[in-house]
Amino acid sequence: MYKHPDAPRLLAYRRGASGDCKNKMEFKIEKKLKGTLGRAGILKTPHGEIHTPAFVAVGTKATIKSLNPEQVKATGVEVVLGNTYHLYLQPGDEIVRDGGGIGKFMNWPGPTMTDSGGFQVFSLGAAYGKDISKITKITDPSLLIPERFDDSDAPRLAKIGQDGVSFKSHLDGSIHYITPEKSIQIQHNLGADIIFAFDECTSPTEDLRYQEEALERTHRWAERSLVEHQKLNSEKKISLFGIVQGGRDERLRKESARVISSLDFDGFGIGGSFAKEDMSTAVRWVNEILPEEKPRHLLGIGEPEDLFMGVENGVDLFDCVLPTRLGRNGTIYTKTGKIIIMNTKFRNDFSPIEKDCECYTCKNYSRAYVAHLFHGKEMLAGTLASIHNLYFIVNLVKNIRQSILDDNFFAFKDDFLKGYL
RNA sequence: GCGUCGGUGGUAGAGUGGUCAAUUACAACAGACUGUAAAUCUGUCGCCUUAGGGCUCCGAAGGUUCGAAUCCUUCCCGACGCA
Repeated sequence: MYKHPDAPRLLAYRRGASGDCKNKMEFKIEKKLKGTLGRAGILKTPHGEIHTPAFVAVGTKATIKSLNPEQVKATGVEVVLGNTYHLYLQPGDEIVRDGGGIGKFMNWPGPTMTDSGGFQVFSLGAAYGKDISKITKITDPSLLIPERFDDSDAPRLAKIGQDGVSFKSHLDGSIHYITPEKSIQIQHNLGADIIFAFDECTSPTEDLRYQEEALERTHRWAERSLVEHQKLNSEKKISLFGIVQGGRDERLRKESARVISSLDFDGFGIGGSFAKEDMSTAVRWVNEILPEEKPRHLLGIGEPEDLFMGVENGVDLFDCVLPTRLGRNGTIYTKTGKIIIMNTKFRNDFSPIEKDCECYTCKNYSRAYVAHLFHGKEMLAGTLASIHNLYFIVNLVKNIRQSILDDNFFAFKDDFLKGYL
């Protein structure tokens, strides 16, 4: 059984034990989805309400790529997520702070979040240069053998050190050491409404022993993140979410959920790189343990089928780069599945991307036109596709939310997924 | 009419006796993408194929050579120069 090395001290941070820990953020559950962990609610932040379940638009560098805030707003997005690592490197968190914080700086008046840089420990570290990402298709059984293949010499831009991570900037090669404290300091400078603890997102190819070691580290970092946050958060405007890890192992996942929920976080992130088939079980294990009254964010997930799965298993917030990345790369969501708009058949297809879609792109342009923009490498191509994709996903989550309120979730889910695949 | 240079796969453009079905780029075609090293990346790209190979090919036709996109001859076409 995993025993947290600092277990006695953690009591001090238990909810209630630390005195009047009044946060500006408030979470209210409006309705539960019977027989499941799912719920619909409202998350109040200093910059407005988020109706959950909600999809968070990813704006890593304080911009939703190719869209201005008015366009983002028009897709129905309520909250935007920036990134600690990227904004620290460029333009620098102090610039963002001096610019009035991430929201003001980027002219986004609504709620904001920042990720801690924990994902970059993974994407620039163990996953660097490999065919591993947030969702990994494990087809090669050798990747599943319970031995950590020693690739410590493999090139990577992030290396885990004693009490933090050294990053080699992908921009100029300079070395930066990020500790949990540093991540929180940066995030306080960035000034989002909701920030995340610094964690280590592990690769599913790591063996159990390593997962255990990494999990201990993530838990230590969680506590240090929380301590630093409480030190800096005198105005109590900023909410901190702790992150549950634990890979694909049930015991570790549950342990992590217990340890992280014992700390006085305002909400929780569920992190990790998954094999797709492991995701729903991992989410359920965790959300059965996390306190019901606090919001849960499934980090980096966002395909339609994943959203249904997440909601059903108690997730309140999702973020994902897919709508904008796929959009920029020419893949567009429709109710009958994704289409690659550059395919020959769309060159003379003058119908909208989706007939009954209310997004700006569908109301004004044809598939042929969008295809033309992509073939011509026009900037507007990525913009129009991103608008539609964001609208599609945000709207899907809104409809899922409404279906909970209407006691119609399962019918809606079956209906949608039947047409989608 | 004479002279010079040149004609290579959808396009541009390498290659100047064998390792060339022919570098490369673009176009085309298909695919991938899940807390953004991403307006990125991968594969295919003469024809046929039981994927081992087989066939045709570098303006055209002949020729030299064991072997030609590469050398020679003639012709056709283009650009420029001189008439």
